[in-house]
Amino acid sequence: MNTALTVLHQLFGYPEFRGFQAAVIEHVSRGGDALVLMPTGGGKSLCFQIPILLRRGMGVVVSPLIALMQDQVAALRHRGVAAAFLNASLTIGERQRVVRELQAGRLKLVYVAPERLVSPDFLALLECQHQQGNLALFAIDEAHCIVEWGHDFRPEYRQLGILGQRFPGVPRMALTASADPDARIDILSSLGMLNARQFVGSFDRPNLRYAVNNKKRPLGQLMHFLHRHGPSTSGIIYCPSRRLVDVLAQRLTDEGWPCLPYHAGMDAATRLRHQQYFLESVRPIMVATLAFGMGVDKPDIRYVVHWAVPRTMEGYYQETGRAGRDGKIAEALLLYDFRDLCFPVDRQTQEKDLRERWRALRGYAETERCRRQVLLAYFGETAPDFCGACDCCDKHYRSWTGEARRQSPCRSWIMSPSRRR
DNA sequence: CGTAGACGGGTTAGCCCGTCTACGGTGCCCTAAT
Repeated sequence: MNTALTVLHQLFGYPEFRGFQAAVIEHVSRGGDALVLMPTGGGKSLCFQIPILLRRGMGVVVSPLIALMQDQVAALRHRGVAAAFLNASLTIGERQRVVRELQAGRLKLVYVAPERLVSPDFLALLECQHQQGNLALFAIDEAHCIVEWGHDFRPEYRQLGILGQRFPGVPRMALTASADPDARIDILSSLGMLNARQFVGSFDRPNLRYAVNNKKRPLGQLMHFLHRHGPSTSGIIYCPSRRLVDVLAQRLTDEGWPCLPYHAGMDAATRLRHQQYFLESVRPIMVATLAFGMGVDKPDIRYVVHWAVPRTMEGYYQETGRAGRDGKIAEALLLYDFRDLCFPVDRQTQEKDLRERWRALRGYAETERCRRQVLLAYFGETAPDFCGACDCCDKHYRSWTGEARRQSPCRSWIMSPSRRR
C-alpha cells in the first residue's frame, strides 16, 4: 500500500486515506471485484483512480453524463494524468484522435457512457487492448443508474454484464452513493458480480435536518420557509413536472425571489447558464425537476425542498444529499400530500414491488418516529431512536402555521396502491 | 392523482360538452438520406 499512499500524497495532495478507501484500493489493485457505497463527497473517485494508476494498462470508467466526464477528466489532466473521454461532445476528428491514443496505449483512463461501451466498435477496441494485457480495470460510476435507468430509460445500463464475459480477469468495480440492499443485489447480479466484495459506508448525513409538512397551501408554506432562510441563502426546490417548474419559478420571481428554472425541456445553453448562475450564487434558488443535480457540487446549499414526494427513497436521499456538502447545518423539507404518491409509477417499480416502494415513501412521510432512523433503516442501517435534529425528534419544531408537528395523516388509510391496475 | 388532448355525439353553426386515454421525469447516441 505504500505506493497507493505515495500516489495519494504526490498526485492528489491528500495527507491520508479516509474511511475504507485504503481497503478498497488494496483489494481492487490486487485484482478483486468490488461494490463501493460511499456518501457523496466521500472520495469515491479515488477508489478507482488510484488502482488504475497502480495497475498495468488502461482503466475504463463508465459514467452517465458528459458533464461528469468533463469534470473528472479536466481534474485528472490538471494533475498530469493521461485521461480522456469519448463521447458526442467531441467532433469526429477529436474522437478519432482519442481512439488513436487509446490504440497506441497512451491513455491511462478513458471515460465513456454505457451506450458507447457496449457498442460493437468500442468492444472491439477493448478486445485488442485486452489481448495485449492492457486493461487495468472497469469502473462503473454512479451504479444506481443500473437500477434506476436500466429498465426503461437507458437499457444499455443493463448490458454491462458483457464486460465480465468478454474481458475475463479484468477487475470490475461498481460505485454509488445510494443503493438499498435490494438495489445492491440488482446491481451485482446485473453485472454478473455477485462474488464482489462489498464496501458499505454509512449513509448518515448528520448535518441535515429532515422535516415533513403536510401540504395544504404549498405556495404559502414555501414562502414561509424561504422567508425564514432569507433571499441570499442558496437552495433547491424540486418539482414533479416541467410545467410546475416554469410556473413556480415565475411566481417566485414575481415575488422578488432570486430564482431560476431548470429542466430538460429547456435548451442546452439556457440550462448551462442557469446552472452557472446558481453555482456562482448570483441566483441562489434553483427550481428544478430531477434533471438538476447529478454532478452539482455546490458546498453551501442550505436547503432542499420537495414540492411533492419523489419517485423513490433513493431519489429523495440523493436529492436532499445535495444540501450541506460543507458540513454545516442544512434543511430537507418535504411538502407531503398523500395523493402525490399515486402518480409516479414506472416500469422499474413493477419489478420491485410497487407496494414496497410506496410503503417506504409513505412510511418516511407519516412516521412518528425519528425520520433519520427511518431513512437509514431503508438503506439497511441501524440508527438510534432519537437524532434530535428532525421534526419528529425536535420538540421545538413547528411547521409553517406554528401548529404542532403531528397532524392526522389525511386520507391515507382509504386507498391502497393495489387499486391501480 | 391531476391534466391535457382526442374523440364522438348532438346538433344545423361552426361548437359546446362529456368521456376516454395517455402521460407525467431523467441522456446517451448521431448508426441514413440528400
